[in-house]
Amino acid sequence: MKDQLHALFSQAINTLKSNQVIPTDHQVNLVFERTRQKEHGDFACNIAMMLAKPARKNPRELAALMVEALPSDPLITKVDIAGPGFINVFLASDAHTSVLKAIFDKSDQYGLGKPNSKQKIMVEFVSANPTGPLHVGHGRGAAYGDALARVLTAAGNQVEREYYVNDAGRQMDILAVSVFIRYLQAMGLSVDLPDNGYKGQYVINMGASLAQQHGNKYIVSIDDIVKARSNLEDEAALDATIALTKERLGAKGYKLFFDLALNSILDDIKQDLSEFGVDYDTWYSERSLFDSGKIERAVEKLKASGDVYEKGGAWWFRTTDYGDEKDRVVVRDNGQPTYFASDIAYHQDKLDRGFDLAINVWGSDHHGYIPRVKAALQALGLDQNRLNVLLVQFAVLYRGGEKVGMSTRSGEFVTLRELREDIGSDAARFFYAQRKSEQHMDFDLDLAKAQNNENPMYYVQYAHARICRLFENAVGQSIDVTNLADADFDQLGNDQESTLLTALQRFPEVVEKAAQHFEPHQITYYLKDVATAYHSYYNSNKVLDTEEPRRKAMLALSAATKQVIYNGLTIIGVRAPESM
RNA sequence: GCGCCCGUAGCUCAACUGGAUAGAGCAACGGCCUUCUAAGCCGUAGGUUACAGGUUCGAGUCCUGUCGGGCGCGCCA
Repeated sequence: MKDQLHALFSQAINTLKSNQVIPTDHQVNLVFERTRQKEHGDFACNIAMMLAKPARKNPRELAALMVEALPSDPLITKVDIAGPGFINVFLASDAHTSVLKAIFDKSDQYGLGKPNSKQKIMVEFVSANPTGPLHVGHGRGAAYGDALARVLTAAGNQVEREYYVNDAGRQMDILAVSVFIRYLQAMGLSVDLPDNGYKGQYVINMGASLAQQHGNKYIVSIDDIVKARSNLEDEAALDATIALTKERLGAKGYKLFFDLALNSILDDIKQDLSEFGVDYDTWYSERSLFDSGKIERAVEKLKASGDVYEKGGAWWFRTTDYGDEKDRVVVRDNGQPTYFASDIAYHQDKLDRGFDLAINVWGSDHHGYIPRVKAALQALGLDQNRLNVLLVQFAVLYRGGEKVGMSTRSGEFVTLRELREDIGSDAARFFYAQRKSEQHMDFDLDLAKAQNNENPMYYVQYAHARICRLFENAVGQSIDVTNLADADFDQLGNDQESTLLTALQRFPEVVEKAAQHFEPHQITYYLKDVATAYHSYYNSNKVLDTEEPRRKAMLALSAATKQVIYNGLTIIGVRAPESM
């Protein structure tokens, strides 16, 4: 539709250029917008205002010349000049009803771009440390990341989802030691869990199951640390405890605790996300970057190019050369690579895998990290624009009007699983998907749990279910509901019908725009618009009581609406129920 | 102190990415169920878009400053 308008207006502009009204070398960027009000027609074009200056004419005068030069076309019934110089285009009714044919032709492909016709994109999201169950904060990243992946796919991109598993860091060691201490406790020993260990119930459970499985096989003393701890700083005590545990248990014994902790939590996370409707193509292990030597090679390469230098026994990356605030350590003075070193190798590997674009969905607390990762890509000779980091702001949780603390180590948090069990995956996904990523979000748990009316998802789903019931009733009354695509669409045209038709017509544009700006929330708002248009229509038009042939056209419009709601909800990852 | 994000109706959020009279839901008020699902519809009320300047035909949107909130500023991950 916009393409056709574009072609017609381009002709007009060329005419004006050849008449010397507009400078011939001037670049013209034609934009058509849907109007907000019916009196302004279907589309508005602001081109006359844009060209007013180069053409040295006032906008309304220029608009008049433009309209004059516009070739006539059956698509357009009327063209108005309004306001400061908008050109308002009124479309023929065929132009409205033609959308129905498109919907029947393409059904579940309507609104979607040609598959794999655009970029190859990776979306990496959630990637929470496997040190505990996912909480509702991760839920936002999961819902946003997955909806984004779906929107990008819908727009015609080839998309892969990835979860980066931080299975190599200190946090994992802290977890393993926490499990070990819970194991000792389960065996009846009196050992205290350090204050900064992992305190969740799931750690106790793991310790207990290990005790049951292996008995006293792994009981070793770490009392010396416990006794000495009062002399150490908290974090230092923890590191000492880790070191001693490794030493006393031996590599094999330690690995048992480590792997059990890692695998059981990772399995839990996978299942949790899968039940949330989020399925990944790859689970990328940080440890594999060590094992494959990719980290070492990346660091060597940076040393060779002079981007990494030695100072105070550690190796520093000259990120300041690429706009970062200060240089960053990649290899510590004890020879251990930092998390940043893994991340350099990881992002290099990502781009080496041939993605046109890698999108990272990160929590906003990681924003300071972006410059150094981009610096690394540049230093490695990669185009930093191939990496796009999208920040998701924290959801601040409220319960009973009070803020709820969120700390994985302390074990005080609301899990994603609890939320899903309270309100269901669909409602949770829709609720999260409504917000754009950088918008701060207050999450009232009482409201979320009590949420019936409050969640607009029900409103959208209800429209879908209503249409399903309408068709059941039609069949029950032996009304012919076949070959709706052949209905006489000229039978449609009252206010509610044209509002609805316009809404249905917008769908492809909305999908495209949502993908372009990484804004899946646009789909949810669009769906609410469609649902509103349909509910309103439904209330004042009794479909089944209407005489043929109009009734068939009304059924066609209803079926088309149902299809669009289904397609839209699928993009958000929410089911479209047949009944409610 | 420096950096990033945010500030829109009583509350939670939109606003086609610079367009025309800033819109929804919830909460409030008034109507609509013997007729296809009332988880719905129709209507009323609610705004100096934090504040002050600037850019231009045109600003909630861009720039500068101020105020307020969130988050960062480790040889943690």
